[in-house]
Amino acid sequence: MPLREPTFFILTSLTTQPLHGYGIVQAVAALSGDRVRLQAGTLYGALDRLKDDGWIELDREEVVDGRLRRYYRLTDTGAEVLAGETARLRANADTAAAALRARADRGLGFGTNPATGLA
Amino acid sequence: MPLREPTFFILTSLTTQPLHGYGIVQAVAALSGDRVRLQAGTLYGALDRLKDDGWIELDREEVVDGRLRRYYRLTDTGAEVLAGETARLRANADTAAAALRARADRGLGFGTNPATGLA
DNA sequence: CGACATATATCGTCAACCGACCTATGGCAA
DNA sequence: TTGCCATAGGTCGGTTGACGATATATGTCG
Repeated sequence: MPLREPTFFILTSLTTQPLHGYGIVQAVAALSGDRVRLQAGTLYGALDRLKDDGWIELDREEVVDGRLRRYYRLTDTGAEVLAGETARLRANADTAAAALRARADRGLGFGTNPATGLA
Repeated sequence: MPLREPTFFILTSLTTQPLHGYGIVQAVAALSGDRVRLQAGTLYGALDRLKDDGWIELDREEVVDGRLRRYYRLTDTGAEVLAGETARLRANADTAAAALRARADRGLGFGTNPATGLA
Protein backbone atom coordinates (compact mmCIF):
# COMPACT_ATOMS: atom_id res chain seq x y z
CA MET A 1 0.00 0.00 0.00
CA PRO A 2 2.62 2.61 0.86
CA LEU A 3 3.68 4.58 -2.21
CA ARG A 4 7.31 4.67 -3.21
CA GLU A 5 8.93 8.06 -3.43
CA PRO A 6 8.81 8.51 -7.25
CA THR A 7 5.10 7.60 -7.34
CA PHE A 8 4.37 9.90 -4.42
CA PHE A 9 5.98 12.85 -6.20
CA ILE A 10 4.22 12.11 -9.48
CA LEU A 11 0.86 12.37 -7.70
CA THR A 12 2.00 15.50 -5.88
CA SER A 13 3.08 17.18 -9.12
CA LEU A 14 -0.35 16.53 -10.67
CA THR A 15 -2.25 17.86 -7.65
CA THR A 16 -2.35 21.51 -8.63
CA GLN A 17 -2.49 21.22 -12.43
CA PRO A 18 -2.39 18.71 -15.30
CA LEU A 19 1.06 17.99 -16.70
CA HIS A 20 2.56 15.91 -19.48
CA GLY A 21 5.29 13.33 -18.86
CA TYR A 22 8.28 15.53 -19.35
CA GLY A 23 6.59 18.32 -17.40
CA ILE A 24 6.17 15.89 -14.50
CA VAL A 25 9.90 15.13 -14.55
CA GLN A 26 10.68 18.83 -14.22
CA ALA A 27 7.98 19.48 -11.61
CA VAL A 28 9.12 16.58 -9.46
CA ALA A 29 12.72 17.78 -9.60
CA ALA A 30 11.56 21.23 -8.48
CA LEU A 31 9.24 19.90 -5.74
CA SER A 32 11.95 17.66 -4.31
CA GLY A 33 14.72 20.24 -4.39
CA ASP A 34 16.35 18.40 -7.29
CA ARG A 35 16.65 15.26 -5.15
CA VAL A 36 14.24 13.07 -7.13
CA ARG A 37 15.02 12.81 -10.83
CA LEU A 38 12.50 10.54 -12.52
CA GLN A 39 13.88 8.01 -14.97
CA ALA A 40 11.93 7.31 -18.14
CA GLY A 41 11.33 3.70 -17.12
CA THR A 42 9.98 4.80 -13.75
CA LEU A 43 7.79 7.57 -15.12
CA TYR A 44 5.94 5.85 -17.94
CA GLY A 45 5.59 2.62 -16.00
CA ALA A 46 4.11 4.53 -13.07
CA LEU A 47 1.82 6.57 -15.34
CA ASP A 48 0.28 3.39 -16.78
CA ARG A 49 -0.08 1.86 -13.33
CA LEU A 50 -1.65 4.97 -11.78
CA LYS A 51 -4.08 5.23 -14.69
CA ASP A 52 -5.09 1.59 -14.21
CA ASP A 53 -5.62 2.29 -10.52
CA GLY A 54 -7.81 5.29 -11.34
CA TRP A 55 -5.63 7.72 -9.41
CA ILE A 56 -4.80 9.77 -12.49
CA GLU A 57 -6.50 10.09 -15.85
CA LEU A 58 -5.79 11.45 -19.30
CA ASP A 59 -6.55 15.18 -19.38
CA ARG A 60 -5.82 16.01 -23.02
CA GLU A 61 -3.32 15.55 -25.81
CA GLU A 62 -1.50 18.34 -27.60
CA VAL A 63 0.99 18.46 -30.43
CA VAL A 64 3.64 21.14 -29.97
CA ASP A 65 6.44 21.46 -32.50
CA GLY A 66 5.52 18.10 -33.93
CA ARG A 67 5.97 16.48 -30.53
CA LEU A 68 3.08 14.86 -28.70
CA ARG A 69 2.26 16.04 -25.21
CA ARG A 70 0.00 13.72 -23.23
CA TYR A 71 -1.38 15.55 -20.19
CA TYR A 72 -2.54 13.69 -17.08
CA ARG A 73 -4.66 14.97 -14.21
CA LEU A 74 -5.14 13.75 -10.66
CA THR A 75 -8.53 12.18 -9.94
CA ASP A 76 -10.43 12.76 -6.70
CA THR A 77 -9.55 9.20 -5.72
CA GLY A 78 -5.90 9.99 -6.39
CA ALA A 79 -6.13 13.09 -4.21
CA GLU A 80 -7.59 11.02 -1.38
CA VAL A 81 -4.81 8.47 -1.70
CA LEU A 82 -2.19 11.22 -1.66
CA ALA A 83 -3.78 12.83 1.39
CA GLY A 84 -3.70 9.47 3.17
CA GLU A 85 -0.09 8.94 2.21
CA THR A 86 0.80 12.40 3.46
CA ALA A 87 -0.78 11.65 6.83
CA ARG A 88 1.10 8.35 6.98
CA LEU A 89 4.45 10.02 6.27
CA ARG A 90 3.76 12.63 8.95
CA ALA A 91 2.85 9.99 11.52
CA ASN A 92 5.92 7.89 10.72
CA ALA A 93 8.21 10.92 10.88
CA ASP A 94 6.72 11.93 14.24
CA THR A 95 7.16 8.41 15.62
CA ALA A 96 10.80 8.19 14.58
CA ALA A 97 11.51 11.73 15.77
CA ALA A 98 10.17 10.88 19.23
CA ALA A 99 12.34 7.76 19.38
CA LEU A 100 15.44 9.68 18.27
CA ARG A 101 14.77 12.36 20.86
CA ALA A 102 14.51 9.72 23.59
CA ARG A 103 17.79 8.22 22.42
CA ALA A 104 19.49 11.61 22.46
CA ASP A 105 18.18 12.25 25.99
CA ARG A 106 19.90 9.05 27.09
CA GLY A 107 23.18 10.29 25.64
CA LEU A 108 23.21 7.61 22.98
CA GLY A 109 22.59 9.87 20.04
CA PHE A 110 25.07 10.13 17.24
CA GLY A 111 27.63 12.86 17.64
CA THR A 112 27.79 12.49 21.43
CA ASN A 113 30.35 10.56 23.43
CA PRO A 114 28.56 7.57 25.01
CA ALA A 115 30.85 7.74 28.03
CA THR A 116 30.40 11.40 28.86
CA GLY A 117 27.21 12.20 27.01
CA LEU A 118 28.98 15.20 25.54
CA ALA A 119 29.74 16.03 21.95
CA MET B 1 18.24 5.28 -0.90
CA PRO B 2 14.80 5.88 0.60
CA LEU B 3 13.92 3.23 3.18
CA ARG B 4 10.77 1.19 2.75
CA GLU B 5 8.25 1.34 5.56
CA PRO B 6 9.11 -2.02 7.22
CA THR B 7 12.82 -1.15 7.30
CA PHE B 8 12.07 2.33 8.60
CA PHE B 9 10.06 0.93 11.51
CA ILE B 10 12.66 -1.73 12.33
CA LEU B 11 15.26 1.02 12.78
CA THR B 12 12.80 3.12 14.77
CA SER B 13 11.99 0.24 17.11
CA LEU B 14 15.71 -0.28 17.84
CA THR B 15 16.35 3.42 18.49
CA THR B 16 15.49 3.49 22.18
CA GLN B 17 16.55 -0.04 23.21
CA PRO B 18 17.92 -3.35 21.86
CA LEU B 19 15.26 -5.88 20.85
CA HIS B 20 15.17 -9.43 19.52
CA GLY B 21 13.35 -10.36 16.32
CA TYR B 22 10.00 -11.16 17.76
CA GLY B 23 10.23 -8.15 20.07
CA ILE B 24 10.76 -5.99 16.98
CA VAL B 25 7.58 -7.37 15.42
CA GLN B 26 5.60 -6.36 18.50
CA ALA B 27 7.29 -2.98 18.88
CA VAL B 28 6.69 -2.09 15.23
CA ALA B 29 3.02 -3.05 15.54
CA ALA B 30 2.74 -0.79 18.59
CA LEU B 31 4.69 2.11 17.03
CA SER B 32 2.58 2.00 13.87
CA GLY B 33 -0.77 1.71 15.62
CA ASP B 34 -1.03 -1.90 14.49
CA ARG B 35 -0.77 -0.84 10.86
CA VAL B 36 2.58 -2.45 10.07
CA ARG B 37 2.80 -6.15 10.85
CA LEU B 38 6.22 -7.46 9.91
CA GLN B 39 6.32 -10.76 8.04
CA ALA B 40 9.04 -13.25 8.88
CA GLY B 41 10.53 -13.00 5.41
CA THR B 42 10.67 -9.23 5.66
CA LEU B 43 12.10 -9.14 9.17
CA TYR B 44 14.98 -11.59 8.95
CA GLY B 45 15.91 -10.49 5.46
CA ALA B 46 16.01 -6.87 6.61
CA LEU B 47 17.96 -7.74 9.77
CA ASP B 48 20.72 -9.38 7.72
CA ARG B 49 20.77 -6.50 5.29
CA LEU B 50 20.87 -3.82 7.99
CA LYS B 51 23.66 -5.67 9.77
CA ASP B 52 25.66 -5.83 6.53
CA ASP B 53 25.10 -2.11 6.06
CA GLY B 54 26.34 -1.41 9.59
CA TRP B 55 23.10 0.29 10.64
CA ILE B 56 22.36 -2.27 13.34
CA GLU B 57 24.59 -4.76 15.16
CA LEU B 58 24.24 -7.80 17.40
CA ASP B 59 23.78 -6.69 21.01
CA ARG B 60 23.63 -10.05 22.81
CA GLU B 61 22.05 -13.50 22.77
CA GLU B 62 19.87 -14.98 25.49
CA VAL B 63 18.12 -18.29 26.00
CA VAL B 64 14.70 -17.99 27.65
CA ASP B 65 12.50 -21.08 28.10
CA GLY B 66 14.78 -23.01 25.77
CA ARG B 67 14.15 -20.41 23.04
CA LEU B 68 16.94 -18.28 21.64
CA ARG B 69 16.62 -14.52 21.69
CA ARG B 70 19.01 -12.63 19.44
CA TYR B 71 19.06 -8.94 20.38
CA TYR B 72 20.04 -6.19 17.92
CA ARG B 73 20.95 -2.60 18.62
CA LEU B 74 20.99 0.52 16.43
CA THR B 75 24.45 1.85 15.58
CA ASP B 76 25.28 5.56 15.48
CA THR B 77 25.40 5.27 11.70
CA GLY B 78 21.93 3.73 11.76
CA ALA B 79 20.66 6.58 13.92
CA GLU B 80 22.04 9.11 11.44
CA VAL B 81 20.36 7.31 8.56
CA LEU B 82 17.07 7.22 10.42
CA ALA B 83 17.33 10.92 11.27
CA GLY B 84 17.92 11.69 7.60
CA GLU B 85 14.98 9.56 6.58
CA THR B 86 12.77 11.30 9.11
CA ALA B 87 13.69 14.67 7.66
CA ARG B 88 12.97 13.41 4.16
CA LEU B 89 9.52 12.12 5.16
CA ARG B 90 8.73 15.46 6.82
CA ALA B 91 9.79 17.42 3.76
CA ASN B 92 7.80 15.19 1.40
CA ALA B 93 4.71 15.38 3.60
CA ASP B 94 4.98 19.18 3.73
CA THR B 95 5.35 19.41 -0.04
CA ALA B 96 2.30 17.25 -0.72
CA ALA B 97 0.26 19.01 1.97
CA ALA B 98 0.96 22.37 0.34
CA ALA B 99 -0.12 21.04 -3.06
CA LEU B 100 -3.30 19.52 -1.62
CA ARG B 101 -4.12 22.79 0.12
CA ALA B 102 -3.70 24.69 -3.15
CA ARG B 103 -5.98 22.18 -4.87
CA ALA B 104 -8.63 22.55 -2.17
CA ASP B 105 -8.42 26.35 -2.46
CA ARG B 106 -9.28 26.01 -6.13
CA GLY B 107 -12.32 23.95 -5.24
CA LEU B 108 -10.91 20.84 -6.84
CA GLY B 109 -10.33 18.90 -3.68
CA PHE B 110 -12.09 15.63 -3.13
CA GLY B 111 -15.45 15.96 -1.39
CA THR B 112 -16.29 19.29 -3.04
CA ASN B 113 -18.45 19.91 -6.08
CA PRO B 114 -16.20 21.19 -8.88
CA ALA B 115 -19.06 23.32 -10.25
CA THR B 116 -20.02 25.10 -7.05
CA GLY B 117 -16.92 24.58 -4.96
CA LEU B 118 -19.19 23.40 -2.16
CA ALA B 119 -19.33 20.07 -0.41
C1' DC C 1 27.17 18.90 -38.32
C1' DG C 2 26.81 17.41 -33.77
C1' DA C 3 25.21 18.12 -29.19
C1' DC C 4 21.48 19.05 -26.28
C1' DA C 5 16.65 19.76 -24.69
C1' DT C 6 12.17 18.07 -25.46
C1' DA C 7 9.02 14.03 -25.64
C1' DT C 8 7.50 9.25 -25.50
C1' DA C 9 8.35 4.41 -24.89
C1' DT C 10 10.29 -0.52 -24.05
C1' DC C 11 13.24 -3.96 -21.89
C1' DG C 12 16.16 -6.52 -18.60
C1' DT C 13 17.75 -6.39 -14.04
C1' DC C 14 17.68 -5.75 -9.11
C1' DA C 15 16.19 -4.94 -4.39
C1' DA C 16 12.80 -5.36 -1.00
C1' DC C 17 8.65 -7.00 0.59
C1' DC C 18 5.19 -10.59 0.94
C1' DG C 19 3.08 -15.04 1.76
C1' DA C 20 3.72 -19.66 2.58
C1' DC C 21 6.09 -22.80 4.78
C1' DC C 22 9.27 -25.14 8.30
C1' DT C 23 11.16 -26.24 13.12
C1' DA C 24 10.68 -25.99 18.09
C1' DT C 25 9.06 -24.91 23.08
C1' DG C 26 5.50 -23.92 26.52
C1' DG C 27 0.77 -22.87 28.06
C1' DC C 28 -4.09 -23.31 27.85
C1' DA C 29 -8.48 -25.13 26.53
C1' DA C 30 -11.56 -28.52 24.55
C1' DT D 1 -4.32 -35.74 25.11
C1' DT D 2 -4.74 -33.39 21.45
C1' DG D 3 -4.73 -29.48 19.14
C1' DC D 4 -4.23 -24.45 18.90
C1' DC D 5 -1.96 -20.19 19.95
C1' DA D 6 1.95 -17.27 21.34
C1' DT D 7 6.75 -17.17 21.30
C1' DA D 8 11.19 -17.65 18.67
C1' DG D 9 14.08 -18.58 14.85
C1' DG D 10 14.54 -19.29 9.74
C1' DT D 11 14.06 -20.38 4.27
C1' DC D 12 12.13 -19.91 -0.35
C1' DG D 13 9.59 -18.43 -4.42
C1' DG D 14 6.93 -14.87 -6.45
C1' DT D 15 5.55 -10.09 -7.19
C1' DT D 16 6.23 -5.34 -7.55
C1' DG D 17 8.28 -1.06 -8.52
C1' DA D 18 12.35 1.51 -9.50
C1' DC D 19 16.46 1.78 -12.24
C1' DG D 20 19.56 2.02 -16.24
C1' DA D 21 20.15 1.40 -20.93
C1' DT D 22 18.39 1.88 -25.19
C1' DA D 23 15.37 3.49 -29.06
C1' DT D 24 12.89 6.96 -31.81
C1' DA D 25 11.94 11.67 -33.29
C1' DT D 26 11.81 16.91 -33.64
C1' DG D 27 13.73 21.57 -32.85
C1' DT D 28 17.38 24.62 -31.35
C1' DC D 29 21.83 26.33 -30.75
C1' DG D 30 26.73 26.55 -31.41
